[in-house]
Amino acid sequence: MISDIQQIRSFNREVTRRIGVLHHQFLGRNRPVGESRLLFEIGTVGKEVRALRTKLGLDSGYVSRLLRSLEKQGLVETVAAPRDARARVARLTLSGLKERQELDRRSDDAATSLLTPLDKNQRHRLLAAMAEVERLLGVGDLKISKEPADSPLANWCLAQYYAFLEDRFEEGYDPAQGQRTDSKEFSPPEGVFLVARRGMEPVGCGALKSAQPGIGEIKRLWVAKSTRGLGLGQQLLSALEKEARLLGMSAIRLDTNRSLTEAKALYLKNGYVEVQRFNDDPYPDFFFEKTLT
Amino acid sequence: MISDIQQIRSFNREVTRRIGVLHHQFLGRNRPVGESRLLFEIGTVGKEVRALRTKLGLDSGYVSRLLRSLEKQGLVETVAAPRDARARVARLTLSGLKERQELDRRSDDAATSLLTPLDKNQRHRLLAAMAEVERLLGVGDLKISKEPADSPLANWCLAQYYAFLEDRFEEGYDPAQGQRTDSKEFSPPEGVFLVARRGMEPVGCGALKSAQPGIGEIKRLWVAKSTRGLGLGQQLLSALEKEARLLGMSAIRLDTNRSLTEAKALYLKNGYVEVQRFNDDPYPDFFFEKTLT
DNA sequence: ATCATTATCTGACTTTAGTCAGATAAATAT
DNA sequence: ATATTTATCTGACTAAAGTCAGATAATGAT
Repeated sequence: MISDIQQIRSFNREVTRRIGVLHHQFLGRNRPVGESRLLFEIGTVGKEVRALRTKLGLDSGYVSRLLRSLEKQGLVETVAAPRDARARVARLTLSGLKERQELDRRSDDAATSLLTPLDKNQRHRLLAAMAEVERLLGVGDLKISKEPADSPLANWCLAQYYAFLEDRFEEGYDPAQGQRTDSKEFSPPEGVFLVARRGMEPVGCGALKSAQPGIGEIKRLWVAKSTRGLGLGQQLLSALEKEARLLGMSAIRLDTNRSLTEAKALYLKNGYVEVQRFNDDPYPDFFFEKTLT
Repeated sequence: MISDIQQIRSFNREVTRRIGVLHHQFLGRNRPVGESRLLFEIGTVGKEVRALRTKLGLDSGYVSRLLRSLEKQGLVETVAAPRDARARVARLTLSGLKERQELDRRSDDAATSLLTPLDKNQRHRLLAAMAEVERLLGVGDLKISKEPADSPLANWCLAQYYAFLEDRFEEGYDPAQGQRTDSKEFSPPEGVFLVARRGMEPVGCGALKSAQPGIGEIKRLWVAKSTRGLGLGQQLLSALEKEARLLGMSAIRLDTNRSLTEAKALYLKNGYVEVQRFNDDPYPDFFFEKTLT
């Protein structure tokens, strides 16, 4: 029987080898990898040089030299950044865009070539397994942190949350119909707003407010589709309960819609018990409460 | 909805990036990658330089130089090959072995570090998904070819096949008890022996012999555990039927044990129909025949 | 106005990863 | 015995990838 560690090492070896070969075959035509990476990273609308540097993790001098080389090839032009004339923005020229498109096309071809030997069922299995590996490898850098409840990040998460509800609720969802909450209620010292990130990307959120003295209420618990099944909902819930304890709350209540079966299961698993309806919000069907110990 | 190609590209990007970082953190301490690869490939018992060259796909001069560098560091020594004084064998010295062990340990640590953020269930899912990806990516280089039925390769496959039967049959399996077949029967012009490989590694086999004039018999159909679920059994069966047609056979018969449910399903799916027992071999429970068109 | 900081660029350098054309010596074929 | 082939090595070369120490110019802080 192959051990867990052997399985991982074998995966690492085989998969990187295979993808490396693929990359070489399809992309490694004539341009050094550094230049191709840069061409890609600049994107269709251009990007500041400092952004390129941090994103690719390269030395400033090195990036500069790569840009000069791409400029000489007529693929890139750099102009001063609009607000800060020290910084520069690199943009693709017309032929740079064409070149990037070509790289993009080849990258697609490389991806396609992995599917061609497979039948329909096998393709489906491969894609599912790839998604699973990618998701699970991402668990390591899930981080939960407090954010100002009125920050662009928090608002972005809320927009995702509302879109999700709109999609999931049989009756649709209109934020204006729901119970209105001022972002101040989710701010210290009354409450808190947590955002979960994978790397830089926000993938979940949750908010705590004070419902009555000593009783907290959890709202806006959202987990991005790409991150479901990784226990992030549980992590957020635990983190919110911890915050509630720190705020001296002795109980937490929350409500949920009948369509959100995973959420209901999560609450039950965490010792929440069903109670009488405690608001007249039209969306929730179930009301829960838990005493914090 | 993320497209298939986007999913694959995202997988390629994320997984290679992540494994690359890991590799760098754990292994990329102070030695160039080329030297580490060589250190690894030499193995604990030493290896001929030409083998190193072909295995790693490197230029002869380059390998030579890498070996000199490792020699200077006291990690490797080269001696003339026992039978051919032109060739040389590279062997690890004591400190070379230690160094390799250290690399091995770090590689294990790197693998382990992927598992640590996961709970038991997630670990299981990650490992399963990795195995699935690895297997399915390997489908592309499955190759079936004729082999001499008495070659070491064929015998290796047969040994695997017998071990599999021993493991699978309720009553165990002893090759000496089964119907005896001379390897000549599986050789042209009477029959054929096919071996399936993934890359270099043999992962399946199947044999065809002449049972009666114009009637072929398929024996020794084996698919390695690591390759099951990829349709290799089907490929081997189709290839054997094709060979039978080329040999002018008008029908094929075969037998199988009740424990080999996948095999039975495969035969039924391919139009084989159950017939009367046609031998007194103690192992088979079912007997099939198919008319070739 | 002055000073420190930030963003980029340039020149000079290094290491890594190779390639290629012989040179050398042993083995094999004739 | 001689010629050819094979396996390795050495010297001379190149390209890619990156590092580091200033130089320069714009910005922000005091």
